[in-house]
Amino acid sequence: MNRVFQLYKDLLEKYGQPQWWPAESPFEVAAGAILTQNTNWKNVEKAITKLKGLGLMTAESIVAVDTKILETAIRSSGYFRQKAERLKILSRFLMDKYLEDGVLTEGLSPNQLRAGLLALKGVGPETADCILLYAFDLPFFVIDAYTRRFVKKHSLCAPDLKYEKMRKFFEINLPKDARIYNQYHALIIIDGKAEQARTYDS
DNA sequence: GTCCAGGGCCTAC
DNA sequence: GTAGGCCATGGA
Repeated sequence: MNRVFQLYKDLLEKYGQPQWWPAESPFEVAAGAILTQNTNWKNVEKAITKLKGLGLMTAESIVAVDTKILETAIRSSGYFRQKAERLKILSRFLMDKYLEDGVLTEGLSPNQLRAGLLALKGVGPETADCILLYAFDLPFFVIDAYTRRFVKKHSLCAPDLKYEKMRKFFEINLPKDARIYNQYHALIIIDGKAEQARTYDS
């Protein structure tokens, strides 16, 4: 067994089944993926709570709501003007192509869906893969700041590898299984946060 | 007061 | 294709 897969099993043994992305719906995952861009998750949670309080955790409501109101609701997540626009763009995309009665559906092939997401203003590779993996349950490995730190810590590959190359690195070393990608990435975050906590203590 | 967090866009070379 | 500036809040 290769080291990448072995590390996954080690983390699973150490932390158990992870529940990293606490979202009540696929749309909430998609919205969270935008809101968390270069931002602490704590600040995102506040924004999500406000959105829910205003009944704005659906694509339809976000498309319909006044931009100023949306901006105010998500202010705590930072970059609120950009993110309000990005939420509207993403919501419109999902509504037009992937939502039936508020539930995500799969029309196109996974790669076509990924290309569609990447074509949206405000959706880069990481945001796209978060949505694909955590909202659509499709096997795309997510590369983020935590993943790169993890790679560096364990000397798995060059930590500054380009996004697509690092994604492929993980995918060729793992069974093509969304459940495994999902859990692995979640465990990487959990392990990374545990590391941070230890640093603060010392 | 400074630094940074679960990125991505735009512009200039 | 890539380096640098920009977007903005809240917590340490």
